[in-house]
Amino acid sequence: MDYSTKVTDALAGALDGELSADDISAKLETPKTDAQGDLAFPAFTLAKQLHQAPQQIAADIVAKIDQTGFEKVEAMGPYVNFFFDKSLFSAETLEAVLTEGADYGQNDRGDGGNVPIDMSSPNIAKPMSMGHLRSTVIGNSLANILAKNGYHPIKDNHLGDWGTQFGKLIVGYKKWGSEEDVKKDPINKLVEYYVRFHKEDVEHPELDDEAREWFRKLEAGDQEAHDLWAWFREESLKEFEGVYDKLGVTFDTYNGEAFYNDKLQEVVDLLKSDNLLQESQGAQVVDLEKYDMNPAMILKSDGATLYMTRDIATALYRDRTYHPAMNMYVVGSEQSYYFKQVKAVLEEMGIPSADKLVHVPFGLITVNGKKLSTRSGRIILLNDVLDDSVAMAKKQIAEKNPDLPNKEEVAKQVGVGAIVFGDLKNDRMNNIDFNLEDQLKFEGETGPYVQYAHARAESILRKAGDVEISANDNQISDPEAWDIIKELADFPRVVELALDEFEPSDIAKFSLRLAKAFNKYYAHSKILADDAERPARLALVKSVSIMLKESLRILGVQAPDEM
RNA sequence: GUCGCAAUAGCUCAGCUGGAUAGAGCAACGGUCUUCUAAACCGUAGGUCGAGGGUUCGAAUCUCUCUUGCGACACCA
Repeated sequence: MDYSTKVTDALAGALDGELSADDISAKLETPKTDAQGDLAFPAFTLAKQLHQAPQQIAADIVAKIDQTGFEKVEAMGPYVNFFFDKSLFSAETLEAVLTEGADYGQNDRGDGGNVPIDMSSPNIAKPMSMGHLRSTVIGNSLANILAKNGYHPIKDNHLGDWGTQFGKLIVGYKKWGSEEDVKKDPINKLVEYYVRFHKEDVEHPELDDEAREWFRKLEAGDQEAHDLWAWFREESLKEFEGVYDKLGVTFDTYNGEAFYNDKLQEVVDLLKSDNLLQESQGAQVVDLEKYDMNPAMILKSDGATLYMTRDIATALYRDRTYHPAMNMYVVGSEQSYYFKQVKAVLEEMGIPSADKLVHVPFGLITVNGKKLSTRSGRIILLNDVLDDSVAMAKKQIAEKNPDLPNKEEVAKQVGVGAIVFGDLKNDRMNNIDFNLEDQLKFEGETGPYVQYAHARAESILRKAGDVEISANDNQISDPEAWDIIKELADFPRVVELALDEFEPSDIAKFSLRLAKAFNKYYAHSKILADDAERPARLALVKSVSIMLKESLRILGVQAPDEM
């Protein structure tokens, strides 16, 4: 039986109708220290109602309450503190984890509903930077969180594979580039052209006209322009795949911006037939005054489409294809206002899933407090950071565990894990001022810390050999074990919390709490000691290992058995 | 200028729908490996929770004002 309902029932009985069960359970809180029990009821709220001092009320409740099933219930000042029956509670918890395994914490809230997730979305011909890391790993983890809550996530890489930058790129390539150069080092060369374009265009504004002309040709289906575009796209994708491989992230669809080229006219037509389009300074806009927002521009004064047009086409496509339970966008917080506009336009159009649009924003990555920008060359290449981190992991292995088999593989798991975990452990809205040293920390509250706890647990299980692990015998006397049990029991709640807040960091924090509790236990208890409690301790270690691995999996981080 | 997000220990951050002495991790200092991996554990030190008002039995948490920082504010994405 769930302990919070047990506590609520006991209180409801003792309070004799002074508070409803819902009111009681809403007021229950988790005390800060073990000395204050496992769940507590503050008597303050009843003081006015009963015209008594809260201390007195707490004492009266304790006198009346039915204590069966609890270790004890006692009044401490104005609080009623409940101490759970530890052996019963741990038996139930371990039983659940061991029988359900990695499925422990799984729920059915989403009822199988589709959730397309717009994520990662790098721009063709530009390298992936730390900014893309955020959208990629947050989106990936949210997909896992959604699945854990019974939804069906659809990870969509909304590639930036269309737009005026291709005009610039083609101009740059034709002026300063060559086929051999691009083949040798695709993205770097393409970026070079792009950066040079922006440098030279300051003194030669006619370059802009050329670029506009090339993009116009591309949109008109010009063969040469199209071939170059397709080639740049292909070369870029090859490099992106390398990064996704390292991160272990896969996608269900790669419907980039170009995918919607033939779906834009319908959007314009729909808006027109709904009488939503207005002319404003030569451009076509949707008035959003009733939403208290600026108008949303759909067509430029030269008739060209915009990002907005494309995003509406995307939402429409997702609406028809998936009938989404949510339509999620993992995009930086600087686009919050923009997505409010998109949502408002969709609502005006009466698109069924308009109110399902969820923008999941995240904070900005800066360097020395400044925004990253490909043009200015102020950029941190994701690939480089991952490689540095793996190299660092390799070094650590050489120092700490030189006999480790498959060092290369483990170094990848640990190095990449450190970066991914580092991105996910804090509130996604926090801005991050990038610092390579901070990223390459493997001690304290880091991915490797959690991985290490898992590896230690696995190591013990290996040494224990082929023993039957079950939760039958649960008499663990180690005080540190209790903290572990409580964390394990808390996991299903954390899974739901992470969904409600769209916060992978809830899972990361859980994994840290569990790893910390386990490391403490490990340091103070002789787990493999040959005594009567050994099977119970092994059941605990097995449960910890399962849950550390599972919480890391939700984050998109690997959990090596040895490191 | 308007709107949004933020401000907690030297640094990076936790603090759940307001509740019992404000917590971690780094960094500093001091302990712990003949015993399950020391990427670990234990301890010491470190804070008028940006400022001021309000609501409340009770505010880091809710509300208002101000200060500071970042971001957004139609022909980029």
